[in-house]
Amino acid sequence: MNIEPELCRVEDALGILVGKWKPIILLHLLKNGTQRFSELKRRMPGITQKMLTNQLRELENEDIIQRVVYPQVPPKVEYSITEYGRSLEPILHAMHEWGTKHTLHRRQIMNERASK
Amino acid sequence: MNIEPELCRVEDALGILVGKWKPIILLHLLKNGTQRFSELKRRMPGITQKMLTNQLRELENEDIIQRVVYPQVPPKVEYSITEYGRSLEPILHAMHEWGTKHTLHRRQIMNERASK
DNA sequence: TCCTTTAGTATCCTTTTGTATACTATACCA
DNA sequence: TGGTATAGTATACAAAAGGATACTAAAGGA
Repeated sequence: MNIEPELCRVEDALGILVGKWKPIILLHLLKNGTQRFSELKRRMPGITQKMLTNQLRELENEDIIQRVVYPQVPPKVEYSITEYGRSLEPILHAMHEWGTKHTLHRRQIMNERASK
Repeated sequence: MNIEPELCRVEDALGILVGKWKPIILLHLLKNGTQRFSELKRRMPGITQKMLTNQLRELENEDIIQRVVYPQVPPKVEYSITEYGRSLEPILHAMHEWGTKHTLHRRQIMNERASK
């Protein structure tokens, strides 16, 4: 097992998930299915329009989500996870599992550090 | 399943892995075991001393790796994965799996895009 | 006496990410 | 006639991440 190719593979996955709002966008779409731009925005207090557009575009460019525009006024645009995007679920799941198991451990480290 | 707590868990994991050199450092330590600073550096052409130190410190602060200093001159410092750090393996594995499976898919997208 | 080695720091600079704020088009409604 | 709603864009700015380069201590060897 040569580390360079392996690294590339790991970074491919990482590259897609990294971005301040990408994981949460993916979790929302995975959990709640197809959603409009404004729905996503409402569910993510704190995100600016620019960032939401921006992160959605990047995910779209990677073919992780799909963007469907309805030719209406006011505009309607729906976002959903693609099949390909859904294939990221095991990674998100592994991260979720890990985070859940290790929250305690992390809290301990921080406490030890604080009490010194 | 409430999305906010779940997100936090996912971001806990993500936070540890994100950094230009962290995944590769972890893979090297997982694969080759305990290593000195200079060995790591040699295996990662392109990294600067500053960045290597910096990324190692961050991993150490998260208790993912262990740093052992031998009081010698010239100095000797060894790095190794902690038990806790080893618990990240399933995540790295999931990312590796995904990357391996989907390299093809990604190549297709890029080709389609280029030929337009 | 000076060079080498190791594992760093210190300083400055560039690039990438993220934030804030204002602006747009256009159908519909009162 | 003027306000509302939606999904954006444009511009400017701030903060974080990363990179280049030079510097350090101190033992041992030529």
